[in-house]
Amino acid sequence: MGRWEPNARGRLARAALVLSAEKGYDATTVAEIAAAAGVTERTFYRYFADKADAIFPDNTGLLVRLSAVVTDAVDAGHNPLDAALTAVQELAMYASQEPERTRLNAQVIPAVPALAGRELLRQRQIADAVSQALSHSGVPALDAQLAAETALGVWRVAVAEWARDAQKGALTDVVASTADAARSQTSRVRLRSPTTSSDVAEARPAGQ
Amino acid sequence: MGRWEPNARGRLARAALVLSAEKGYDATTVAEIAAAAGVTERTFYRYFADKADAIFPDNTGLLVRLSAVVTDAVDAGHNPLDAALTAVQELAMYASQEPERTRLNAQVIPAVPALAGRELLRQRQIADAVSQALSHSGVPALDAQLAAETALGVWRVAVAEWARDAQKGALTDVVASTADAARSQTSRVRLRSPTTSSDVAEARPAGQ
DNA sequence: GTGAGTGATGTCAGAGTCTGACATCACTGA
DNA sequence: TCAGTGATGTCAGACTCTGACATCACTCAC
Repeated sequence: MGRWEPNARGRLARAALVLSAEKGYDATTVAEIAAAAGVTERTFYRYFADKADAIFPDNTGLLVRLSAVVTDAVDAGHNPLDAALTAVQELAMYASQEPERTRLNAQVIPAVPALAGRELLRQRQIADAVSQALSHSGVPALDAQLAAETALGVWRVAVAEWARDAQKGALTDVVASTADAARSQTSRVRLRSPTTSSDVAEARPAGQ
Repeated sequence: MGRWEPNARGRLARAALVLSAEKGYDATTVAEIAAAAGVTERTFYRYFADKADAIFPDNTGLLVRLSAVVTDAVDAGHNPLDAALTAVQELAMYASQEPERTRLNAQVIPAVPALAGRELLRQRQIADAVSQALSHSGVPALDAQLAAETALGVWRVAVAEWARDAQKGALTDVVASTADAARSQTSRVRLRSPTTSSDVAEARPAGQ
């Protein structure tokens, strides 16, 4: 064993989230978080750029993973929306690895504008990654953006529902059923395959 | 004339934006902004909740106006996307009333994550307002969301392009041509009217 | 006209965020 | 054994934001 307890970063992140859930993010000081983790305030800032940083999960590798999942889905013949939705399922699996943390995140973040804004920034990174992965797989840029935005909408709705109602079951299940609902609704207004109708004469093959 | 120069709020907002554009938002202190406006730091916080607040335009009335515009467009027979795009045009007209301010905003905000997050929060409010206006006009919820998100995407692209290239002309024109591009692209993948194709048998009438 | 509000601003103190500079000290490897 | 190394502590200070109280031109009864 070293000179200090290991995993100071993990203890700080956990303390930040638990204290923020208990008494509110704004009412929780960095000094308190540091004390709860058994370090000084200065050490907190060696692990996190700012207070908000301790609330958000580390995204290292996530975007790369999502891109890979989307690319695989397109290669497997899925249409853009379905491919984008596989990324959301992957996101759900990531979150499910730490359900308690995800639950606290969903409780703390929407209540604080500064954190909500940061979450939107994170979601935008995800949407951009998914959109670019689709584009690189041959999906036209606008279709790619639309699919990514739609998939992200599914994510927002699913997480909100899951966080609101503990009875809903696993996050991955809520995401799956939300995705199904989105698919069945968009299928009514979006083409799935080329037809002979003059209205859709320019439509491209779905798998392209 | 009163005891103090009138329009302290306006002077503060302008000083905040100009100084942030000159030397960077983070490097600009509230004390400097206040001094440039001829008031004290304390007075700054009587007009703005925080430093970032001075950078963003006042949205009072905007959301109401956008909702009205969207409702009118639907009543006039436009499809959901076109109706949502009228809101974006309205947004462009609002911004065009203060082109210099809009230009500085587009320069300062994306460069600072905290401001970018806040801008996304503002855009989400706009998207929600547009989406709800569409819903209240009879557009199915998911279609309404899709139209609102798409329209907002047009806004983001148009503003970025306008800010990047001063040659592009008026913001309203850039928005108009971007909207046209979006329309022509989405028309290829989205139904505009019912057909007899079995693929679209469930499609609802466009004006509903 | 005069005195009691009123409202925008100033002054002051202090908590909290974040950063730079330097000190400490268990551990590691030559 | 002794000079790094690296994670942490200590200290000072700039900056953000807030509460409490003071100031003072202006206004409105009386």
